[in-house]
Amino acid sequence: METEKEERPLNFLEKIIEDDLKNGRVPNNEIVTRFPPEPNGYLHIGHIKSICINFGLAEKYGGRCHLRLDDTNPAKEETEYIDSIKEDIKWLGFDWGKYEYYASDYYDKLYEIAVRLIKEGQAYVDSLSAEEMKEYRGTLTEPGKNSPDRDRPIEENLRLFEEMKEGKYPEGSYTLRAKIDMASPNINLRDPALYRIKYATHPRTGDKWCIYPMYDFTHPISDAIEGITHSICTLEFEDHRPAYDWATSIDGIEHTPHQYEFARLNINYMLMSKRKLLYLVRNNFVSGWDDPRMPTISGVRRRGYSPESMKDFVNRVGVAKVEGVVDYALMEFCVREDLNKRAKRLMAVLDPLLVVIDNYEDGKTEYFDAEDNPEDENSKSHKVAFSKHIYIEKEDFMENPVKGYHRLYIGNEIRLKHAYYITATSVEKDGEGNIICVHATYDPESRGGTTKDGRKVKGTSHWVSKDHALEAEVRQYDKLFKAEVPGLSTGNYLDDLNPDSLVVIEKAYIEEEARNAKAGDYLQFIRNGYYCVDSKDSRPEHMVFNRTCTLKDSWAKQKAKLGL
RNA sequence: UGGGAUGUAGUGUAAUGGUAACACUGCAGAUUCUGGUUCUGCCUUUGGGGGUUCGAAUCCCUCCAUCCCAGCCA
Repeated sequence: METEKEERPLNFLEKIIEDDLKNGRVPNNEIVTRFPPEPNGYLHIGHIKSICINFGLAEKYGGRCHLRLDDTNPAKEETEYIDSIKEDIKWLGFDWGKYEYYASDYYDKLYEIAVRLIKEGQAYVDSLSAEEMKEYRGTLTEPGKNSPDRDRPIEENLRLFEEMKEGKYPEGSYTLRAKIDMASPNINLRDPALYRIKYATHPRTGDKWCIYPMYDFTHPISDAIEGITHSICTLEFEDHRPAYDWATSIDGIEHTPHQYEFARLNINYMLMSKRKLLYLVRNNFVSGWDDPRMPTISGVRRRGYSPESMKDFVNRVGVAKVEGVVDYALMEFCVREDLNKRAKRLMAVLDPLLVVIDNYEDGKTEYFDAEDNPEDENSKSHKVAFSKHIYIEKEDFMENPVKGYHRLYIGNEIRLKHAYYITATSVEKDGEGNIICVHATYDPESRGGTTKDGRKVKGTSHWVSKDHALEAEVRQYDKLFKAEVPGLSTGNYLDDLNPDSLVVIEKAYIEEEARNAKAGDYLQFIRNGYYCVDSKDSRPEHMVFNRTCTLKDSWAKQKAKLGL
C-alpha cells in the first residue's frame, strides 16, 4: 500500500523554518525543537497540539525534538506528573529518544550565569517585598520606578546572592532581579525577577537548592544550552519574547534560539485550564485525572479515543495565530472516522426488551457468523448465539409507530442482524400496562439475514440471546460540560457541568464475544456507539465498558423534528 | 486609556496583487444486513470606511472588535 503524502499548505511555522533553512540560518541545517511542559498537572488535548507541532516539525525536517520538563517551581511540581507526561507522549507515538532534559539540569549553569550578570552590573539583589515590588512596577499605563536597591554595589550583590543560596534568608526577603528598564512599556522588561527564595523540596534536586530561577531566565537559556533552533510556545508568551531575547543575548551564550508563538487550542464544551482541571480532580467532580470525561490525554485514552484520531484532529485544526474555538464536532468526527475503520463490531443491548419467537424451537441454539468489521476487507468474523428468547432495545419496538418509524411494530417485519427476519405478532403487558415482552415469528428461510425472494425489510435491529448474553456494566459518557463555553453565563464553570455526563447501566446484555475484549481494544456496539473496556475497573467477572462516543444518529434528529 | 497580537462561510484553516477555497457542521437526496458507513448536491465568507491599482482578502490610512500582559507562576 502506498503511503499517500497529504498535500497540505504550509503553516506559518513551516514557512519560517523553510525560509531559515533556505537562507542558512540553521546550524548544521538541523531543526531542533522542544516540548517543555511544567510537571504540575496532566497533559491535556491542548498539549497534543503543541506536541504534534514540536515533534512533527522535527520529524518533517529531519531534526530532533527534546522533551524538557520545565521544573523550576518545586511548590507545584510532582514526580507523578513527570511520569504521566512521559507516558502520554509515548501513547501519542512520539519518541524523544535520548533527548530527555530537565530545566533543573541547568541549575548550576544558571547560577553561574546569574553571578556573571551581577558582576557585570546587570543584575541586583532586591529587598523589596512582593507588595512593594508591585507598587514600584507601575501599571499598564504608567512607568515603574527604580527600586532603592537597584544601585546596590556589586560586591554586596554578590555576597547577598551567595547567602540567599546558602539559605540564610527567609522566603520573600530577597530576589535577584535583572537590571533592564523600569520604564519599559513592556512590563516583562521592568527588571524581571531572576531568582526567588523557596524552601520546597524539588522532585529531582531535593533540598539542594533554596533559590529557584524564574521562567524568563531559565527557559531561553535552557533552549540555548540544548541548541534549540525554534522555540515554539503559545500566544500569551508574545510579550515575553523581548525578555527571551534579552536572556539569550547575555554574554557567553553562544547559541541563539528564537521564539515563535501560535494560538493555543480551545474546544467548545471543554475546559483546557490545568488549574480548573486540578480543581475538578481535587474536589471529586470527576474520578481523577484519567476520568474518561476529562480532556486530559490519560482521560481520552481511557475514554477510548485513539492516538491516531487525536493527531488527525490537531492536524485538521491547523496552526495559526488566531485564537479561536474549535468545534467539539470536529474532534468527534475524527474519532468516529478512525474508529469506524478499526473498531470490532459487537451487539449489545443496553435497554432490553424481551422478544419471544414463538415458532422457534424451545431450547435450540444456533450460531451465526458475524463479521468483525464490514469496513475492513481483511476482517474476520465471530460466532453469535441465537435462541428463542432474545433481547432487543426498547427503542426498537413501538406499539404505536410514528411516521417514518421502520423498526419493529405489530405486523412489521425486520431483520435481526446476522440472523433471521422476524415479524411482531403481539405484546404482553403487566398490570400497569407496561410491555413485558413482544411475541414474534421468524422466517426460517431468512437465515443469515437474507431471503431467496430478495424481499427488503427496512429495519435491522441488533439483539442478544437472553440465555447466552454476557451481563456487564456500561458507562455512558457524554460531554463534561453542557455549555459551549463553561462558565460564560454565570461566571462559574461548575454551573455548567453536565449532570448526565455519566450514566451507568449496571446491567447491559452483550454478546459473548465481548468476553475476549481487552483494555485498549476498539469496539463498536452496533447501532449504539463506540466502546472500550475500562482500563481501570473492568474485571473478567464484572466487565466494564466505556462509551467512547455515539454513532451519528439521523433518526434522533428526525424524531426531534417530529417533536418526539 | 501603555504595550503586544489577531480579524476570511456557523467553526477551523488556505489563498501574499490576478476567478475566494478545503475540511467540519447544517440541510436535501441516493446507497446500505448498523437510521452507521459511502456517494451526490445545496447553503453561507474577506470587521467597517477611505485610498493606491487595469485589478486588493493581500499594499497604505483610519476606525471598530476581540485576546494577552501589572506573580517572588509557567
